[in-house]
Amino acid sequence: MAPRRQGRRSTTIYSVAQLAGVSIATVSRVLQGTTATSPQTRAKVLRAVEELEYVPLRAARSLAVQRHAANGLVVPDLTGPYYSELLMGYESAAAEFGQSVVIVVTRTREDPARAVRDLSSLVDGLVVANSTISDDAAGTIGRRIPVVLLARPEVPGCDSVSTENAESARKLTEHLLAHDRRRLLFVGDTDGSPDVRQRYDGFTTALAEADVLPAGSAIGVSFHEGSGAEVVAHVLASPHRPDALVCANDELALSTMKALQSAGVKVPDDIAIVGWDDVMTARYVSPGLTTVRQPLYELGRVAAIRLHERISGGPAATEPLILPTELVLRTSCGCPEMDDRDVPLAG
Amino acid sequence: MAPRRQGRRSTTIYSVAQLAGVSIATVSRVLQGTTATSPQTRAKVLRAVEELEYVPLRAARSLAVQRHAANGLVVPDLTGPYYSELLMGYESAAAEFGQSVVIVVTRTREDPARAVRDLSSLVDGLVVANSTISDDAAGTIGRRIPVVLLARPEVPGCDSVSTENAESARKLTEHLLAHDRRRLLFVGDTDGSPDVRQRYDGFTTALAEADVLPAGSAIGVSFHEGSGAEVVAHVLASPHRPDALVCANDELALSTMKALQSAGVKVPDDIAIVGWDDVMTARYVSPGLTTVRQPLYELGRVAAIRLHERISGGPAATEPLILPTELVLRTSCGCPEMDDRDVPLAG
DNA sequence: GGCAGTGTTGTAAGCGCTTACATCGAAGGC
DNA sequence: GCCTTCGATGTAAGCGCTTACAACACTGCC
Repeated sequence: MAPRRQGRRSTTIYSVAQLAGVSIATVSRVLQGTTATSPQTRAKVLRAVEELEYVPLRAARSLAVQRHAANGLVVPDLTGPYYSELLMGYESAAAEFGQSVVIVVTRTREDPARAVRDLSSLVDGLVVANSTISDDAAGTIGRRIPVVLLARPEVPGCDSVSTENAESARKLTEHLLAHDRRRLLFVGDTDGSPDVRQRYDGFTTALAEADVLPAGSAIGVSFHEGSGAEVVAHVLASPHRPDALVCANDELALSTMKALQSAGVKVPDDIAIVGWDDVMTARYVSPGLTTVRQPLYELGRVAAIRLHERISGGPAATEPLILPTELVLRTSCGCPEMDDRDVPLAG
Repeated sequence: MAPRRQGRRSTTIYSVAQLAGVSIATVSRVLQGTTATSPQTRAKVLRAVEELEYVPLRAARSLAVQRHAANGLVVPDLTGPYYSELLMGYESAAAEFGQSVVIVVTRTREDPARAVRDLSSLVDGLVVANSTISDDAAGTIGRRIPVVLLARPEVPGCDSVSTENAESARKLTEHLLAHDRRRLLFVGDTDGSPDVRQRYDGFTTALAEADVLPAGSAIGVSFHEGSGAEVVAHVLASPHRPDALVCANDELALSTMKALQSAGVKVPDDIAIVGWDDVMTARYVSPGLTTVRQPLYELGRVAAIRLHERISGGPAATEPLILPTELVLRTSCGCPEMDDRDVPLAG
């Protein structure tokens, strides 16, 4: 029996064993429930655990069993509902598997790749979202532990899950065409994120199929609120003013809509506007914002589940998992006022 | 030298040492930079680290140094901007201290106290928010590791940080009185959360000072969207219809406002409405929602900083730290249309 | 030339747990 | 009554790190 220095951490498995009058192995066994133990022993141990308020040190357990019961989620940001809902779904599923979740937000980091690398030795696997670290960095980590990519292009060796984009963009665009809009413009930075790129592709596909030319090249503004003014300046200066804007997300759509309205432009009469995400504000503004709802909570859950399968030794990625989205038609697209309608889209 | 079983985790400090032709102690030293090492040795080790893509196992380090370089954040929920902003602030500060953050969401747990207890052996300290676990549970954990309470009443042995509530509630109420409102009603569950309680107290204080009676007892609806209809039913059924509603948060205020408007009630002419949080929607609706902005990002940062001080051996709580809030006057209170104005409040 | 001082590296113990293996009674078969 | 079997428990090795301590080679000093 190794001698134990007293004093550092007060209660360890040794103190419990001593108080219960058994060996540490027995304590471990009743706590893990892996091996049968006699009821009397069990009772003694549990009483000691109770009395000492013992909770096993997870680092020690990790070291011994070579597993961490924790996994990581890497996101660029947490502003807006996108990632918070995702995180909630993720956390709920992880909790069901008894996994703790450690989160890293990359936008505020000076060296995201390093942060994720450090994280990787603390967890059994991790989910990395769009716009966080490079494919290379993700791939490197994917060689050591299971990695699930979220809403980003595939990398060999990593699983991936995402929501459907191109198809919903096509439907949305067709919907605007059905409202007799012919001068459509895409608003959003197509280089900034693969999501936006896919939406843009769906947009151009729909236009091409209808033999309509876009009302100009996509406006490459960034995602968030505050870009609206910029968009409006561009739109109003345009010689051939568009009659419909397809915005890469709701924040952008909403701020653009507000700026347009301030400039005296009527939405949707003069210009229709649509977005992505179905944020809370979308149903409170007037006109209500037509948008695409993504199952973010579900996406988080699915990512956690997929990751857990991999951690438990399941086979690597077969196909990327793509969740369906749904159109939410309100009035900013030109539809008449009525209760919210949801049009499910095939995934 | 202990014999090492090959094969589990491929690259450990042993493999690096072997490849570099030095002892593991030396590897550790160059990686930690704690002790001087000769430049040649240093170079050899770093080359080996590079080549093997070695990243030290944190569980092993934790065990050796008795620290985890991780801390926990316990929140009830992540819907709405409140906790996501908080989390961002928290994470950013924690990152600066080189701490990983592990998060647990209690609302979806069957046994929150247990989840937090398990967490407690994985981290150096934790921040626990309102409406998550009991004061008792928090206190128990606070005896083992540093605990910072967030937006909740003090518990002996724990630090606490929060935002100012009663004072802003008073100002907000006085503002409504200044608009000649005399039949004011508080909307929100005063038993559900200490925050709401404090707001209610500020509300009643202001009324008492002005010698005005509330237009009824507080309506105890829950926090989130969807309670609006309930509120409106109550309000319209009231014999003495209120002319101002002070809602416990913006979600509640917004859904109530929308429901009122659908019922043909004019806001703010017939009834003024105010809320708390300054969510995004508050500035997009019409009329714009008058509300109280809380420095959530900052609150998260402060919590992380306070926790870190405690972890690094700083002294325990002296006074709870209370961050100031500010009134954001828009038009739902009866103010005339104009640019957003912010009225700072003393903390 | 011997010796203290200095700077670098190795040795080995220990962090708190799990678990293969050994041990030990008691039970049961003959 | 002896030997096997089996269930419960103890023993000790090991998980991958850090770090006190020892060892060693120089350097420069008297």
